[in-house]
Amino acid sequence: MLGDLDDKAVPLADRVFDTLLLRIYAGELAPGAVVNEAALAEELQTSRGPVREAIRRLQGIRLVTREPYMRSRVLSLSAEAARELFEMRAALEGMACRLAALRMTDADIEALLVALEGERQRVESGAQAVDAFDFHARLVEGCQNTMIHGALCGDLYHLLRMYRRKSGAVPERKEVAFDEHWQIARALRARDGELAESLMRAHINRACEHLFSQLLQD
Amino acid sequence: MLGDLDDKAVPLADRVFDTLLLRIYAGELAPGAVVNEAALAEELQTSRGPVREAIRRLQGIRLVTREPYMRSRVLSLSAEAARELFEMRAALEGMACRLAALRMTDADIEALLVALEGERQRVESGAQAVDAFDFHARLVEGCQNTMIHGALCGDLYHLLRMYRRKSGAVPERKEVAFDEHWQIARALRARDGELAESLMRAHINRACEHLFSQLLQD
DNA sequence: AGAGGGCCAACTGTTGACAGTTTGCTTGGT
DNA sequence: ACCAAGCAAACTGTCAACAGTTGGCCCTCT
Repeated sequence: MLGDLDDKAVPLADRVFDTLLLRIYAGELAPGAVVNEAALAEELQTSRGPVREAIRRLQGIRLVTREPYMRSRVLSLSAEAARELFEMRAALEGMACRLAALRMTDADIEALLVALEGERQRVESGAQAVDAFDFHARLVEGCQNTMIHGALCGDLYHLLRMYRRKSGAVPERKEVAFDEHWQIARALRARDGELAESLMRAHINRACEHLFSQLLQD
Repeated sequence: MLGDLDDKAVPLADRVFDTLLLRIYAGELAPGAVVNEAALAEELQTSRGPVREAIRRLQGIRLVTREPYMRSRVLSLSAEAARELFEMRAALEGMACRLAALRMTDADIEALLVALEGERQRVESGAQAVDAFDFHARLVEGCQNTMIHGALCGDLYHLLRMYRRKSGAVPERKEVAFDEHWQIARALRARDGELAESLMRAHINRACEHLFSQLLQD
């Protein structure tokens, strides 16, 4: 636990933060569960200081709720919050897409297309997902806006991941998603920011609806 | 200092956080200035714990930069960061506008129009700005997305405010801004989310350009 | 038996001391 | 005079004990 190697110059608080993040992802700290400073400190063999700091950072990214003197709890997921999350993601990733169409270099766009083609072959050959290639991440980097990048790959990503976990794997959407990615990439190559943005929004909306159909099955 | 009333059940860390925020706004903690835990603790007559926590929260909202074991500094403002900030704001507030056009009640929209009319009369009669009425805040609430609301009225608002301070007051844009607000309100009444979004984006872009023209004058 | 109030345990907030790291200054060499 | 290595002061990270608050349990009263 807690990344056993005794790396120095890496504050304990940071390692505790990573540990708790992983536990939330893994479901060990399930949504709604109370987060107890003292208990975690003893379990991770550290004092309450670093644990407290890690919890506060989790509260900062909205993965944990807090009120003074009250027990903190892991965020419990609701359909309403999911709707809000996807709306915000559509806004930011749509804009990122629009900007990327203006700012990515020709070489970057070509590389993206090549990677997409490789992905297609992998999907068709039935090999399982290789998440090393992440279309969305590449695109968000291409927009050259570190603020939007930070929001999408930081806070929003963590939240999204909790919902993904709740709804389980979503393999059957792979081919559909691929087509949509391909359309977006073509809009990028055409330098059509307007089109790229609306395609990305539609893509995210469909992903949202798909997630909801999964959630409502329980 | 530090909100002298001895309110109980209000953690010291929270009060220190507010104090530091005010000092950053007031320019006492200028951009680029180092933030010293021990010095602040002594000055605010508390221990380093709460000060440390407050600084970490400021780091969470990107108002203070940090690296382990290195001195924290108040964010220094750059034109590049301003561009990113306005791009992100355009994305979120544009989306908020689109959603508000769909979700605000007729009564809310009417109230907004009435408030705008009052604002117009105040502007025409030469009275100084009464910020009690904030068009943008009302609109963002109208979108009924607490996540977008939180981002715009939280993190982004704090950052924006630092730039406003740097460029000083911007009185001469008041009338222009009013016209643009009026156009947006009409799009809301027509329930035209598409139009409302693009008008809001244009509005924000103009505000951004105006800010840049001020910044480049130094 | 049910409702209300007061006590106790558990937890969060705060503190001051101690340990590890960085940074700027000093000192010696070239 | 300039540069580099090393030293010391200042600062950040960590810890364990103490103080204040909340929530649940039990007891009492109706």
